[in-house]
Formats: sequence, C-alpha cells, structure tokens
Amino acid sequence: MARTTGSHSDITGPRIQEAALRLFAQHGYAAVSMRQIAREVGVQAGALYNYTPDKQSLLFGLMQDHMRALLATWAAQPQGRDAGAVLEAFTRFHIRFHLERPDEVFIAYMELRNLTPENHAAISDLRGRYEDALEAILKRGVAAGLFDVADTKIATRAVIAMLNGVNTWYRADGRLSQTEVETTYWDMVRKAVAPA
Amino acid sequence: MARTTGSHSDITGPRIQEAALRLFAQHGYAAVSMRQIAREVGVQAGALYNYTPDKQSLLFGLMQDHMRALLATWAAQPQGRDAGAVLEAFTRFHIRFHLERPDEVFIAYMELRNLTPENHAAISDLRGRYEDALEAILKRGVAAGLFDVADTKIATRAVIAMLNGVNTWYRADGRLSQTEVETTYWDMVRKAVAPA
DNA sequence: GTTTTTTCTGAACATACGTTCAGATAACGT
DNA sequence: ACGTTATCTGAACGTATGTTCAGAAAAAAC
Repeated sequence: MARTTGSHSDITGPRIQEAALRLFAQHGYAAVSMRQIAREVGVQAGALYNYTPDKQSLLFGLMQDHMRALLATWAAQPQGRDAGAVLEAFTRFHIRFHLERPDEVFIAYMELRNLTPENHAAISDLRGRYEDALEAILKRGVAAGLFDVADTKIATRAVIAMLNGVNTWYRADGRLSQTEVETTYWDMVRKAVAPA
Repeated sequence: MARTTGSHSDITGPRIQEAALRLFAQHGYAAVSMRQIAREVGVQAGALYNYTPDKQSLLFGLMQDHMRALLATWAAQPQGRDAGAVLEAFTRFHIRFHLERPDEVFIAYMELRNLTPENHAAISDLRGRYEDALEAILKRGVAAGLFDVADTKIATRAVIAMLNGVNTWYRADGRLSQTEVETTYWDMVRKAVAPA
C-alpha cells in the first residue's frame, strides 16, 4: 500500500501537531517516540517527515507557536486607562489564556531543556518579551505612585510564577468558576504590589 | 576484571544518587540512561543494580528523600508567636531550603509524570502535607484577623508557586543576596495576605 | 484518459535502551 | 593463610529509537 484514500496534507499536518502536543504534554518529549505520534495520527512513522524535518523541530514549532500566540493575543487586548486597570487586565488575560491551553503551557515550561541551544535562545527571547510587557506595567504603576514594589524585575517574575500556578490545580469541574479564580488571584496581585 | 581496588558500597551508593540527581535535573529522567549514570560514577551499568532495583526506584528515592527532608526540616524550625511571624519564617525557610537544593527541587517538580501511579501517589501525599502546613498558618492568621484571603487553599498554592519561582532565576553571583531576595518576597507575601 | 505531483507504506539502517547474570577479583573475617 | 562475602565486569537479551528511501497508489492537472 501507499497513499491512502482521503489523505491530505491539510488534514495530516495539523493532526500531527495535535498528537505531538498531547503526547509531549502527557509523557514528556524524550519519552514520546515518532512511532507513537504516527500511530495516533493513523499513519506510519516515515510519513511524519513530510511535515517536519525532525523531532526537535516538531517540539520547537509547538513552543514557538504558543509563545507567539501569547504575545499577539495580549497585544490585541484592549488597554485600560491607568496602570491598575492594565494590571488587572493582564492578570485576568494571563489566567484565561493559560487555562485555555494547558498542554501548550505545560510544554513551554517543561521542555525548555530539550531544545537545541539556538531554539532555546529563541523561546527564551519570546518569554523575555512577555515578561517585559508585565514589567512595563509595574514600572508605570510605580512611577505613578499606584504600586510599591522593591524590585520590578523580581515582582514581574513573582506575579507570573504565581499566576502560572493556576494551571497545576484548576479543573473546569472544580468548586470555583474561572472568573472566581481570576478575581481571587487579582485580589492577591493587587495587594502584593500595592503601597503599604 | 571484576571488583576494582578501592570499591566500596558506602562510596558507590551515594555517588550513584548524586550522579542520577545531577543528570536527571539536567537532561530529564527519560533522556538519561543507566549507562550515562554508570559512566559518571566510573562503573559499568550492571553495577548500578547492586544499589537500586531499577531506574524508576532511583528517581523515586531521590524525590522521596527530598520531600521528607523538606517536611522534617520545616518541622524542626523554631516556631514564631503569631501567624505573621510564622508566615515570615515559612517564606524565608522555603526560599532558603529550595535555593540550597536546586537539582532536587527541579526533579521533584518536573518528573512527577515519570513516576508509577503508586510512587506518584506517595510523592503527592508528601507534597500535600507541606501545603497543609502552609494552609494551617494562613487559617490561623485569618482566624486571628491578621490575614484576609478569599480562599486559603488557593492562597496556599499561590504563595508556594510564587516562592518556587525563585529557583528559576536566582544565581548566587547575581545582583541580589539571598537575604535580600527573601525580604523582597516576604514583602509581597505579607501584603498579598494582609487585610485590605 | 494520460501524465504529473502529492502523500504514504514498509522495510531497512545503525545505534541505544533497561536489565540480567555467570564469573572474576578485591576486601574482610577468622 | 585461607575461606567467605561483597562488589564489579563484560557480554548478552530482546526491544526500541530517529531517520532515510525506493516504490506504490491516490489525487490533481491537463
């Protein structure tokens, strides 16, 4: 046999990405074989190489797509008036965006060490830009006397780490709605950066 | 050849654990082979099986030792008077303890999915106990009117996630001392749980 | 209806994996 | 000095890995 009925690049391509995403998130990049991904798609392992030059590119593509989508979506978000409003928007946006993409988030944070140095640098750069976006908000707020933090760089990382934590425990069928979670976290973020 | 000069269980055993710890942290459990660990120790792969029944037990042992040490060390910590003092002690203890063991911490958070279900449950239980220790502090503070958080469970996870973030960026030769970092984080934690 | 292009199979490549075990040697107990 | 035990080697087991590629068949182009 060779080409099967109903085979199409537009279908197989995305399906490979979806399968790789799910399997990488579940078992880890190193523990997933190309044959497992292929089986999930319903294809032989060799066919994957019509869509990716190698396994590493598959991982890098997923992470890059995720980080770019994160930056682009935040950039397209309506901006508030003062720094306080923008920080609230950022907090709620971050939680919402990340809860919608648990697998992408998991991979983006766990599989950095499996990237080649060049790819690692590229993803780190994108992550740096996202952190810069938050730090700019904090700096604005500090300058306006709305916020008081000892170190904007540390505060940036602390806030992001805190918000990222949501993904490790939130379940859609849990006792709290997503909006309630957003509000609870915004409450803590707001107080953490507020003047004493 | 067989047994080499100067070979000893008391020496090889710990060296295997150290090598596994470092390699697992650097490359990930799935990406590290028993032969790599053996090479690091200066021994053949077969010799590892005098010290561990299999690779999985090696990982589990490292994680279990770490979590037990974490719980025991916190339990042995001098307890403060009011909930505020205890929370500060917890914050500083957590940062200090985790910065002293970056590899253990990394593994304990990244390799959970590579544990068998039984081992996973055991580690999750230990982690749950640590979270409970913090939540008890928060509850005490809320009851005493010292703290104000919407949800102690969420606040617990938020604080731990925030503090864990330190390990991802702190470098001993950076611009901030460990004590300065502790104080900066304690400042944010204190405000985050403070009454409005 | 014929040719060209796209998509896939199936086998193969060299290499690596976790684990086992008989046998060899060093250290220890007496 | 000798026997026993602890420790390690080196080879082997079956299985899996990422990747390549000639060839086959379906789809698209004409």
